[in-house]
Amino acid sequence: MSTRTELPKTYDFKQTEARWYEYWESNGYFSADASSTAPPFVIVMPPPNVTGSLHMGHMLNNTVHDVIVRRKRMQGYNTLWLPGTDHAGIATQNVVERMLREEGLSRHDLGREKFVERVWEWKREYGDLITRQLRRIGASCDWSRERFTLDEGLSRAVREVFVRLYDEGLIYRGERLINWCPRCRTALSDLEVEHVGVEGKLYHIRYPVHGGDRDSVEIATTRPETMLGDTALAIHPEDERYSGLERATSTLPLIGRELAFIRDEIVDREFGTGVVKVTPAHDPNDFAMGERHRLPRVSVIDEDGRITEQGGPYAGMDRFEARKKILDDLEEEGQLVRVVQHPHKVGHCSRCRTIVEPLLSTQWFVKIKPLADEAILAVEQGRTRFIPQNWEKTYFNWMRNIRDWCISRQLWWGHRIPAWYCGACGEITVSRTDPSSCGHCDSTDLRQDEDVLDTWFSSQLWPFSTMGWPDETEDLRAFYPTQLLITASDIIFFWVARMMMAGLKFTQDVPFSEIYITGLIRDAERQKLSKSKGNVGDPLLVCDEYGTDAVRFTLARLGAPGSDLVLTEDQLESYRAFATKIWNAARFTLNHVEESHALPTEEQLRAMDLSLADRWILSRLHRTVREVNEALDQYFLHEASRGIYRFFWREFCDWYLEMAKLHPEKSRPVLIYVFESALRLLHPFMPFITEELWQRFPHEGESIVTAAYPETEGEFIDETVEGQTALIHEIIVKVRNIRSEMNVDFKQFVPLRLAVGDAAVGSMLEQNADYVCRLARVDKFEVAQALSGEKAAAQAVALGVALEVPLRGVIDLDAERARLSKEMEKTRHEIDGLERKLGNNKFLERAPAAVVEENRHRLEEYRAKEARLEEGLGRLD
RNA sequence: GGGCGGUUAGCUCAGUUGGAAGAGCAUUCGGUUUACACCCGAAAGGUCACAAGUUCGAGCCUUGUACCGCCCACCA
Repeated sequence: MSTRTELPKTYDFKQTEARWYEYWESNGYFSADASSTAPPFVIVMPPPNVTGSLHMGHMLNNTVHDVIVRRKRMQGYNTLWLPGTDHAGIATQNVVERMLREEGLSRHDLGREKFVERVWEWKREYGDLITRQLRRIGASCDWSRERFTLDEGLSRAVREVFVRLYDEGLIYRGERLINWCPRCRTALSDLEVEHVGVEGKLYHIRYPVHGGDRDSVEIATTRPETMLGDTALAIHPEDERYSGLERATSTLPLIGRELAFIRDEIVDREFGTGVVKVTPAHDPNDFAMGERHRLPRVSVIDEDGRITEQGGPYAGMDRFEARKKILDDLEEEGQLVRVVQHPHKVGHCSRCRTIVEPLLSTQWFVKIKPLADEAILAVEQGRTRFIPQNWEKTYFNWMRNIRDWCISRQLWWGHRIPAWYCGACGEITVSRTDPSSCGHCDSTDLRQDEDVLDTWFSSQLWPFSTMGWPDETEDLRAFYPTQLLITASDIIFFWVARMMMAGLKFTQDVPFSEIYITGLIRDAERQKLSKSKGNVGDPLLVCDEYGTDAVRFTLARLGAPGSDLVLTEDQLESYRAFATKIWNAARFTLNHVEESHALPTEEQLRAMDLSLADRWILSRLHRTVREVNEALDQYFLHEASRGIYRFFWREFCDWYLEMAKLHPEKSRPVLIYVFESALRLLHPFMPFITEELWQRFPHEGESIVTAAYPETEGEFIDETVEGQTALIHEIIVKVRNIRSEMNVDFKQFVPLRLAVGDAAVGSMLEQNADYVCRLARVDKFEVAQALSGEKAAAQAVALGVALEVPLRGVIDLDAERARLSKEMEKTRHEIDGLERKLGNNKFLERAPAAVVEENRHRLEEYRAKEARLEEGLGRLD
């Protein structure tokens, strides 16, 4: 009979974590089988940017994924977690351009083709950093199905979608006022503009008036440089202050352009002077007014953020330089009336933080309303459900006020727009494959659109493009639609909403039935993590310090749905300690297990003559299994992990192992069974240590990854056993309490006499006296009928048991008296409250009988306690 | 300007059908007791932001107030 290999004294998580992932992956445990008959459980990973390295937000998100996915896999679902990365147009292009700049080159020096090849090289070299990091944290994805948004298949899906939407008139090309980043030199969607509060100034400028009741009007603007493009002045239709300007005109200072006065509802009479300069080519409001009043649009700022030829003397200047100069010139001409502080919000490029310029530009757009309507309906009908539910309000609010989506980007890295312009007839040909001739006039003089698509245009197709759509592949049939999407709230609009629209449009189905929105990680100062704040940190360094399992457990423990979470070292330390605790408990347990010992079945356990402690821990285990499963069914990872922690440490280690030490050999089957079950229960949260230990326990199967997740019908749950054990624990705690309060030396054994009213309880206690003797260091255990008169501290214990521990050692009588008096005060306060409650007829009439009964019972207990305290106090005199 | 969330023990946070206020860390006291000092045992610590309301009963439901955070929005 060989003994099992002894565990090292301390848990070396680095060694353990390095070992198992490759074993799992190479054995194909994470691969889904499209031909399986088991019910599918499918999640697609939100594809991280190829430029990215793992940050704590990813780690949270992927931990939540992995806990849910691993459990489903263990429950026997045909589980697919599909991973991949996003080409991240602007971000990636920026990275490679920065590298080129260090070589003294720009992308234009290389030319489009060579530049794109350079980006691919970069991607091949560095792009899989994040996928390696995901393996490090244990993410159990199916790498055989890994995808990249620029893969051949996904690119085909992008073209298919573009062509279909174009053919239906849902994609169009037109000149609109768009958000332009002068640094990235590309158009941006509304979502890619971040409005940041700035301490700006409001400049009041005098414009001369001709043919009215006054010589001039005063306008207020935060952007004086745009005045170069003014084509009108606007006043609210009912603003009587300016009724004398009906036929008047104005002259634009510095430039001399004649401006008409227009009347428009959009003008706020309360703001500034009530007169607004109108610059249709550089302001969204003014653009709208320009449309209504057929005003000319004069573009005075170009794609580099410089003043155009239209800007007269300021042509060629940078927009902010021009602002200064214009203010100087106005000042000189005496037209700058005053300047006031004006905090307001300014749009910045979310990629590079440059101030965005609204420009008139010809771009491609998606006519989004018809798609949004379907997506709204689907959530209203509950076909897709948000968790927590209140996120649907955010979704609805955005969807219901949605505006057309500018999808063209002036970049080189991305899906090139499949549109060709004919040199002969000027018409546009949009095509799935590169056309050889114009679709309108057969000319071969074709030039493809230079622009690429917004990155999100391809990621919106992710749930089905990754599975081979538009082909009807085996994977698509087996795994689409998916069950669950897990992501943070910051990409609900960018990604989630658009996947809903695309899924409904192209697959006639919602892409996922549930959307779980995780909280955001914040630092100790409660700030959101962001690169610009420099507080992101590398989670892998944290994993190196505390162990991946501990970090995962911490994230699961803190991440209640809907609440943001703050990671602290304290938390990480405590869950690292949890891993160590498990390791040590295993060391103890395995000391009693030999190679030949088998994992007992539940039938075998039921047939055994088990001790109270054994039956108790089986009951607690099964109760925990039930709680954990109920919690995980609702994605309450915080409750599930708390339950496991409580069970393993507070119940299994603190109580059961100590009780089992009385007869470890006899308890062995239960020890093995409970430990092995607990490992499986914990595995989704702490995959590495659980595999390491599970392999050393008697077990069935190759890996804990594919072992069954614990389930229970509750057959081992035993209220009586739990009640009896609770009483024994309570007695032990009370004796320890008395020993501690009275400074009884730890090594010293004490006699204990219990006064028990109920004979059955008395005999139960006598049968289980060993537990009390061992754990409370009692040498003489006696169950008596009444309290003796000798001088002793009497303590109240629930269930009508009183106990006496004769005093030994030195007692501080005053301290003891103070303690008992305080206890007495609290007790009397409780009694008062309960008496008042039970004296209230309305309470007796309207509260459920069980509640009334419970309160009566409690009152009796408190009265008994009061009597004992009184007696105890009396003895101290 | 709208919307959402938060305010519970010194700190970070749980608390789902309204029915005796919880955890981890920190604190105090005592301990090496045949797995563990990343440990064991015992204890202390709360007008659940404030106000009003509904209810026999409110941390939980309603309304309002204050402060904090996030998101959206065309007040120049």
